[in-house]
Amino acid sequence: MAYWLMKSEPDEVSIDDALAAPKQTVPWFGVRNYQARNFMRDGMQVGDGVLFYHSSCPEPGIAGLAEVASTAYPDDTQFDPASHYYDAKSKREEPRWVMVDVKAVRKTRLLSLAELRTIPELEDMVVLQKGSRLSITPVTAGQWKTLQKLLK
DNA sequence: GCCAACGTTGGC
DNA sequence: GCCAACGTTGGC
Repeated sequence: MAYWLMKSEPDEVSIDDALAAPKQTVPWFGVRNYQARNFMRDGMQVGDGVLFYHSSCPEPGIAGLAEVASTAYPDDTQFDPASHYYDAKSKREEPRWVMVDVKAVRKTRLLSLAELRTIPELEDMVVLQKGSRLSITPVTAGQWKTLQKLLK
């Protein structure tokens, strides 16, 4: 059992969108960073805890709780020339990019990035490190526990 | 819109 | 394999 923080732009897919989706589940397409991909491919298991984070918006922060609902499988948007996420160098026989399904569990209060930065127990969170831009980052069991209390 | 930080590309 | 140039992310 592992824990993750996954960033989504709410204009694209918000926690509300995920909750409104069939089975409250959305495919996490569009990841085009190798480190983030490797976390999905090599690290994620069904049932892992997910912090649903809203980024590139007026108030970035954790907006909900979710869980990993599938193991990694090819992200079809990489083969679609019309897609923003198209990758001409990826081949069907050898897909470069994968995704997982993410099932929204519940919306939480917005725990903003600014507030996260004030919590001593969370100072080591990868997402809070200077220059951190990764859209998927691991969360420790201790950090998860602290966050559960804050998001009750 | 700015810009710091980081990732990727490609010439050599 | 180095590294300059360029592209992207994402908070502010």
